[in-house]
Amino acid sequence: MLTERQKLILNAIIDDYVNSAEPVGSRSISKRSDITFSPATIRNEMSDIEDLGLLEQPHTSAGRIPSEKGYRYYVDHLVKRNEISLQEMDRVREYFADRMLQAENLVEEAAGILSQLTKYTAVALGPEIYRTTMKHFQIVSMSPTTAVAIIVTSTGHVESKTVTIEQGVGPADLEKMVNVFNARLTGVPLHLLRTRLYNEVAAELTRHVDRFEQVFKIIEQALEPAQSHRVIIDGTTKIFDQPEFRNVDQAKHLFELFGDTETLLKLMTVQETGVGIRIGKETGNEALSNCSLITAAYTFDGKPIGTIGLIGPTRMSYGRMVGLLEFISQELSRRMQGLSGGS
Amino acid sequence: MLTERQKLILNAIIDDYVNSAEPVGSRSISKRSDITFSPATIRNEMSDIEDLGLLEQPHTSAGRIPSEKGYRYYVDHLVKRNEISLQEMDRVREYFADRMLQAENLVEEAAGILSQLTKYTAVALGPEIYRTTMKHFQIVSMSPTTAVAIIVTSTGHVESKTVTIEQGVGPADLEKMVNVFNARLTGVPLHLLRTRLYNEVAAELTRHVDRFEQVFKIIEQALEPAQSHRVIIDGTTKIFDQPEFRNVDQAKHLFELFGDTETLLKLMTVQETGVGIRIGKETGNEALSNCSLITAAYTFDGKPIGTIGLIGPTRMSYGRMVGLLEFISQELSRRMQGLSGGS
DNA sequence: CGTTAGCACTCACTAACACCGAGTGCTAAT
DNA sequence: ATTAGCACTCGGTGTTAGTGAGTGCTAACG
Repeated sequence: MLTERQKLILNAIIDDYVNSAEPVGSRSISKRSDITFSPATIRNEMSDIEDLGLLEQPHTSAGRIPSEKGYRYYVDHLVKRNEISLQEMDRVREYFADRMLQAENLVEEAAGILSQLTKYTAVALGPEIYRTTMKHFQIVSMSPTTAVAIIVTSTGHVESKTVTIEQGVGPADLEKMVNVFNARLTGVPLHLLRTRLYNEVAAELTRHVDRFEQVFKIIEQALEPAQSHRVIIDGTTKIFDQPEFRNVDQAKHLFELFGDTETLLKLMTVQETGVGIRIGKETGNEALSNCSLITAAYTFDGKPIGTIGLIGPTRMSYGRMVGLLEFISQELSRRMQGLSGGS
Repeated sequence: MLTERQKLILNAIIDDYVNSAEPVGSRSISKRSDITFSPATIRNEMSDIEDLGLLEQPHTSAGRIPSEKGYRYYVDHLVKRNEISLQEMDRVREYFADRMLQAENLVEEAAGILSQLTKYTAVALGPEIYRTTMKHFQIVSMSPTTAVAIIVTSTGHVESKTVTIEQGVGPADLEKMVNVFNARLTGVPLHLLRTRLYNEVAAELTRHVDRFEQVFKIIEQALEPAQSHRVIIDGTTKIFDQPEFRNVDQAKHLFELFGDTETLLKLMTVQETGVGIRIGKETGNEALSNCSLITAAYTFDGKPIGTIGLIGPTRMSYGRMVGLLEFISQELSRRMQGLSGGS
């Protein structure tokens, strides 16, 4: 446990370092208005805080920088959130209000404004498909052996997949299948489609359709993409402005991550509904070793349906970021609700 | 006009420089097996070639590097294309054969293999929508005031757009509109949809639908995305491996370009059907000042329907790249044809 | 006894300098 | 016309000394 004075000093060091990106010395801390004691005292305290693992020294005769553990302590005990200004809140609201948005774009726009306001990279997961429902199913045949299957979701998202049709399945079979599918499964959450299909609709389908197995295979194919999230990313090039990423190799690793939707998806998939902060190694990803990941879920009908978040250097202004992300995710949820005419 | 010997020397310098990325000196040229004369002679010749603007000297006591004009001369007069190996041809064919591909993915995969084989960034324009036809039109209503309009194209591409529906337009109107649209405009090239709609279908629509103007507005909205190309980009992070882009600021500009589909679209839209090479400033884009852009159109029924290309440093192996791109674009055209059951 | 002033010490960073070597341009010999 | 020889250029590297921000320790102080 830190003493009050140690907390004050740690707070001051992080505050300084976040702005300057330079190791912080005892003298510059002592000049702050909220610090009343001398550099020597600060040095002693800094040494103690370093022993606790919250600070690091790049080399003997340099100032201190916060360690990942230090940031963690700061985030858990010291940060005052909601430093978000009224102007920024207005800007976000205006941004959203400015355009007639469809649910799909809404998340993109949210990522856009988030990245603009923070100067960091914004990542978002589209409305989680497992929690949205099927609105319409359609098959458009392209050739005797191929067709395009289309699923429209309750959020206005359209998923399409080219499917192959086995021999012997005719247009009549397809039409019946589509009819039954629409009649019985509209409004069913996407992730339940497959089970519901087997349990409730299979019987009826067999009655109407000759080649049930083949038709079923087509549906299986069609459902495939519907299960994938949509990963949105914005402001990727902003990381080049951060001094810690002037090193090309580090930047390269980050950009490889930015292009890897698979991994981003895993990183962004979070259970908790509040704002979550992962610092450096806590992200579990090598490429993010000098980065922090802040995420927030957005909701629909009170249930989380997607995630929006930020990737920035560990040296970031957590208070502001958390406040901003909290606000934007709330605003996003609200707009989402408004759009889809939810309860 | 260059003498034969000057051509030989220019060719040698470019060959060397492409591999080493270092200014090439007279001595290293003289060591090549195809060069029979002494460094001093080479120096004299180099000086002459420099006067013609085909070579540059980073500083007085350094070797020569090719200028953009030098590369242009090389490409126009010296390069021997089709250095592509049989193994590579096989690899491309295997890659394509390995998967059951739909038209949409085909181009993506082509960009993927191109980037893999070249270690440069591959860019492609999806099957050009102006040259593909409408296969199916559909409207799925989401709420009283919104709906999702879906257009399936002859290449299996699905475009969707959320449209707003003005008051007074009912489901019956929409259904009639969709029916007329499908009945009369299936098979029409996308870029002609709007005109054909006005000229041929408008009359019939007015007869069936009460609120023609409103319905028309919906169609206008729906056609919007159908006119946009799909820009595919792959291997973006590969540029970090090129020594000329170890400089973060240059890399930043390039990445900004990579994210700007608008500009990429313009860059990639080319008329000629063969392989086109633009070197440095010839691209007309600031961010590509040290880059070359090589493009090739791919065809369907003999007509160009899209473009595939490469972005790499001006210092690239043009012979190989041209051969490879020629081959891949041909292969892509062939597969495209095979898939869609074209003539 | 906690706090602080004083001081020796550390170490990254920078400038100045010499040196090396790859490469040129010129001249004179072949 | 070609080439060997040579003085010269200049970026890159390694050395050295100086600077300054910062530390840790010790001793004095209230």
